Amino acid sequence: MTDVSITDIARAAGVSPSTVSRALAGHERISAERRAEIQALAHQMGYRPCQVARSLVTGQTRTLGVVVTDITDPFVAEVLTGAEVAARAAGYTLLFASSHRDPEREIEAAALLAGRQVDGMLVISSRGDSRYCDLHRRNTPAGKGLPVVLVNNDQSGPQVHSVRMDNRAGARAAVAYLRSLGHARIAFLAGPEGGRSSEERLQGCRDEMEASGCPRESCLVLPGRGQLEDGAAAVAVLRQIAAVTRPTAILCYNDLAAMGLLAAAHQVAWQVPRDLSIVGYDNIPLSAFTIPALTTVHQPTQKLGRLAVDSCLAALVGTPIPDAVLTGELIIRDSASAPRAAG
Amino acid sequence: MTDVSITDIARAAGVSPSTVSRALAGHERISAERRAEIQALAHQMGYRPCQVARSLVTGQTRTLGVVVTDITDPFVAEVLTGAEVAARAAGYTLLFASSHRDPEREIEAAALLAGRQVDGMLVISSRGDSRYCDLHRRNTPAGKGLPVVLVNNDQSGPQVHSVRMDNRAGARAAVAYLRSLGHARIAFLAGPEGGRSSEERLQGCRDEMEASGCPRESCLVLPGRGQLEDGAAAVAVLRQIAAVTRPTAILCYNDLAAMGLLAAAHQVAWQVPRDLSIVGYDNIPLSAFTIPALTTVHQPTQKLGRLAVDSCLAALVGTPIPDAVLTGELIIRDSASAPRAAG
DNA sequence: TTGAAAGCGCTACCAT
DNA sequence: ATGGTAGCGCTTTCAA
Repeated sequence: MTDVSITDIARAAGVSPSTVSRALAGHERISAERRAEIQALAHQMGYRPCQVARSLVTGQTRTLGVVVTDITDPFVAEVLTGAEVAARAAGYTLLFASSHRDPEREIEAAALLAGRQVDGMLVISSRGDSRYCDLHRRNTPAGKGLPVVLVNNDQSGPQVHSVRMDNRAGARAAVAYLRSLGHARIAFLAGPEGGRSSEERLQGCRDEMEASGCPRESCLVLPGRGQLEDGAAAVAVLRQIAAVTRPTAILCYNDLAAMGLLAAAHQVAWQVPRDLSIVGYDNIPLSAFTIPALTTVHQPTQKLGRLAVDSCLAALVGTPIPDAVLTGELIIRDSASAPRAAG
Repeated sequence: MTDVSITDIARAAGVSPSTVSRALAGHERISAERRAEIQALAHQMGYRPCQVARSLVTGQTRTLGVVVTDITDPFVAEVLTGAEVAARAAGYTLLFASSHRDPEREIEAAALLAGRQVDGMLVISSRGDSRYCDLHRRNTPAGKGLPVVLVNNDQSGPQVHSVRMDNRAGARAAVAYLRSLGHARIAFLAGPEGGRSSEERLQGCRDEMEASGCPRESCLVLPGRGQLEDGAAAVAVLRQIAAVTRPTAILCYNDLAAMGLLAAAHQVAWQVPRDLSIVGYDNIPLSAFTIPALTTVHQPTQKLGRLAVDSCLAALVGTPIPDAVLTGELIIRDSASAPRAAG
């Protein structure tokens, strides 16, 4: 498999393969000179260890599986970026698979990666159900089961860890801001159904509505999937509502939906924020460049990815760390203002 | 490594491991009943082949390495999506690494993946130099060298294939359109230095300027890196130019830069397209949702990814296919119009 | 049609 | 400090 193997080096150096292995690993006690000599020789011969053979004997591939819903989603891409950096720093490589937003294919992808003997698995923005529990029972070096860490979907369980945001608090902060601006009728443009984060953000909306003296259910919920296209449908619904009862502000599931909404509002000549205040979620890089710039809830996405890897690696060595819950932060830009006519 | 091995099944079935291997592979001549019996047993015992062991003996991992400049770039994400689908369909999995836009780290990442015994390698939007030629010499099952395919950077060479766009034609089409609108002073907001595609697009600009009767060098080149932030710098430069000589239209290296430019123009109260016409490149999903919607050169991104995988796989089996060159298509939306005052 | 045996490249244990 | 040897799980000759 490799052009030059440990045996070749052994022959060339006149020592045994075991010695070469040790010299290269620096592992065992071996004379400094021998080690240097062998290492030099290996380098000179262009030796590259065969990870496959190594994995076979050590029982670990130093590979983490990562299944994403859709890498085209900026949020996902950012999380993956963070994960890649952390994994690489720890000597792990990422095996990548996408579910293309289909829960069935998500499970399928996870199973595929598990079959590839990954040492652990990350699922970014999981939509999947508890079937992950099957995965964790798979073999691992120490027979501990495959560690699985879910980002933004806490189906916690044995060997299934999670790293997530405090969605409820994030949404509350956004709504509190909108309330402080004077908005009384606030809508929530929802994310994918069954998604935990959308559910939690809606709860946060309602919590804050209630806390600020509005009926808990006064928050109009518009269906969506967290995509650019959601905006047009939302505006269509909104237009059917008489202006006096129409929401004056919308909290969107994510920045992508908010951007879609921005475009859709523009199409029907609604000025943002004058005619409609919009708040996004995620704070993707693009959100600072929309017109108007998006007020949004920042999520420490790269950190999320990093933490997911850390959590996975910790579980791997048998010292699992508690599930992390990060908090967001409202970034105030220009897409939300006081409603045109108070009320 | 796996909880149930081929030997376990053999024992349970009272046959030899070789028989089990054959039954499972369907490979050799084996009695239909035995095969069914063994397959059922394997399934029932929850057998999962150990890919690592298999790879060690077959000499192939059925894994493709993919190194990207930055997965956060929508163009890259789309190409990767296409590649993932194609790879998966062919029974390959993707090992992922990012260069984070650093040429040094790109080579490093490629070497890392090569060390992981990938069967082939894709580089999306390579910035790297000809050192890829070192990679191709690495071992492979048939000793043919590691097939490398570069997307959007044709450092062609032995075993280094490429799949790319006809950048020159794409840029020409954009400039021809701008010229037809009446623009005489057209600028090009460049992409990353050393990037082949930026270079080619600039050539296309100049070709078309010349072909349409303007001096070849009349195309003002603004520096950029293909990122959102490029816009602000470009506007700063533009503002220093007297209005009468200032370019009335800009072709951007990509949609991201165009979006940044849109925002920067808005900041200084330039109306697009009235005061400045902007044309993007890539036709990322977002480009249809900007305000105004971006006129841009469409690139069949997912197809690019698919082709890259096909090309890699073809090289793998020893029947390399010719490097693909796809053509783009101008998508006319609302960010470009006739210049305000003809001139 | 099936089994025995070798070996992929490496690590790790047991000698020395 | 170094060498011999076994074996990771699988595929693949070669025999029977």
